Amino acid sequence: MLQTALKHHAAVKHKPTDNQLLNALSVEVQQRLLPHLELVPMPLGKVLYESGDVLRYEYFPTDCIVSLLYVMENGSSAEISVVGYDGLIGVALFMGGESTTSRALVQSAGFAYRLLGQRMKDEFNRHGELLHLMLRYSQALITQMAQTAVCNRHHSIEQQLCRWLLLSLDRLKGNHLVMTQELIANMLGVRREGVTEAAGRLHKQGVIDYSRGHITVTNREKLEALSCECYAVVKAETDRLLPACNNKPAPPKAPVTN
Amino acid sequence: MLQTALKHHAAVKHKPTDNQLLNALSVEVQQRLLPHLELVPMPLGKVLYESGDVLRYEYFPTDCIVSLLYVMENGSSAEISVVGYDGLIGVALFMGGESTTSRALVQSAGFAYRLLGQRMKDEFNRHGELLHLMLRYSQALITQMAQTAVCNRHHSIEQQLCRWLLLSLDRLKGNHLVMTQELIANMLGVRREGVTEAAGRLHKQGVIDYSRGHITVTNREKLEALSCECYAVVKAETDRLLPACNNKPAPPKAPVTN
DNA sequence: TGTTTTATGTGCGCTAACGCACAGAGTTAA
DNA sequence: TTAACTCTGTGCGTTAGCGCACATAAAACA
Repeated sequence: MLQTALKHHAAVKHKPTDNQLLNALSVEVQQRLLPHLELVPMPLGKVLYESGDVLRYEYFPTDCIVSLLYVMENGSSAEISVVGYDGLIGVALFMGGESTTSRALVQSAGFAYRLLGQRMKDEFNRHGELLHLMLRYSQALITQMAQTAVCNRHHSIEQQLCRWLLLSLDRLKGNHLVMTQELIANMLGVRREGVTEAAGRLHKQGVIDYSRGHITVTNREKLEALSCECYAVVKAETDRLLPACNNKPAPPKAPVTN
Repeated sequence: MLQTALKHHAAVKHKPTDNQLLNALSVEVQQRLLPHLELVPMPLGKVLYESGDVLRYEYFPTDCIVSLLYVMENGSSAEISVVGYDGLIGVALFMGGESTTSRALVQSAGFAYRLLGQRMKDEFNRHGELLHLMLRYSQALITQMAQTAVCNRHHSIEQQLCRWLLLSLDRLKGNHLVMTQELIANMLGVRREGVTEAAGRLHKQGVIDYSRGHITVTNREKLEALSCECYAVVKAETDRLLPACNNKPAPPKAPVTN
């Protein structure tokens, strides 16, 4: 009852076009969506979804703010981005990933319209296989970016170097890399000397060999152990989103190509 | 001639399906794309595009690595993500943004297949308005994430607090915010005391007033001046990608809804 | 061959941010 | 009015990373 009263009260001052995305749609599409949009309160601290949850709704804020943040294994966190009336929460739904590695938390109370994800997907599902594959890849890329942000905030140069080596090696299918410490420093956004020191420590521990622009990983297991969680998170999410790329003929459960 | 020899040599050992995304497509779609895929060398250090460039091609690496990195005004940089045979360079093209705020740099030499962007867009352009709007929004969100990563690496707590306040206020259409320093610290991934000190300094400079969970911006201009470039970058890119959201009837040049 | 260039190693002082501890000050509830 | 709780202010020792300067070593070149 309170709920209903609330909604009624809110309804008089909220309308879907308060959200910029809904407002940007043609009247035709707006009309099609309108019956499926439901105004819901967004109280401070509400968690729209946790890392790994399968999303059910798209949320279009009218006057609330929602933070996307990544929560680390030790509990500390970092905001990855912030969404208000300018956007929506739940890109993973139409991207095809169904879930993300982040948490969505209401940071400033207000209202939002929500739309059943299936409705949004119906709009998209007529479309091509290429599109859906590209969207899933984009989500994997987004995950990598988000994790980079987290890593920059919380982890040591040595940990980041480990992550970086692993990500690079995965893309070279080997254990050898042609790359100077100077360039790595540029990539990580740190001092060259910092990379030198970290590389020296890794060498002492028997994890890598290197000399003038060449790096060889001699103990990959240990490298993974010394890396922060960021590598594993990105790897797992990428594998989840794009699993069938090596054995395409029999794509597993997740409908990658559709 | 050298070029041709190179291609010939490469052609015998490279095939489009060396790229995971191309490999994941159905044979039917692969056949359709095949005539338009061109194998090109990717020498170390080659810049595929600079921040702001209009992209012309999608690149599908077979055995090279490409870094996406953001270059700051002072010239220092941070890698945002890394792409190899697992992905493609140029999501901004099919996302609809045409350009990004990052630079794409070949970090490990090799080859890639490229595809004229228009070809990819043709595949998508039959599809709906809703789709295209969502894709553009996703690109704006990606920009925000990328900038968060850069900001975490290079800027002081005070600068980040300024950025954060501005991003939040833009979504509240006001100059007042209900938020404790503790929560802000969680968002930024820093100590609460760090936020206290930064807020104190901002107050001394007459930029903000605050008390127990309330913050009011008294001098927005100065706040913007004290913020790092990250706020302006995100704002400009968001405005570019989603410009017509307020005055929809006459959408400007950039075809937001199409 | 010797000379230049480029990559790596190391030391040193400096600073921003951290972790911790605790003191006020405002707010809520008994 | 007290008491409990929450938010903010402040101090202090520690540390990771920075900026700079310079030494050494390997590769490229003339």
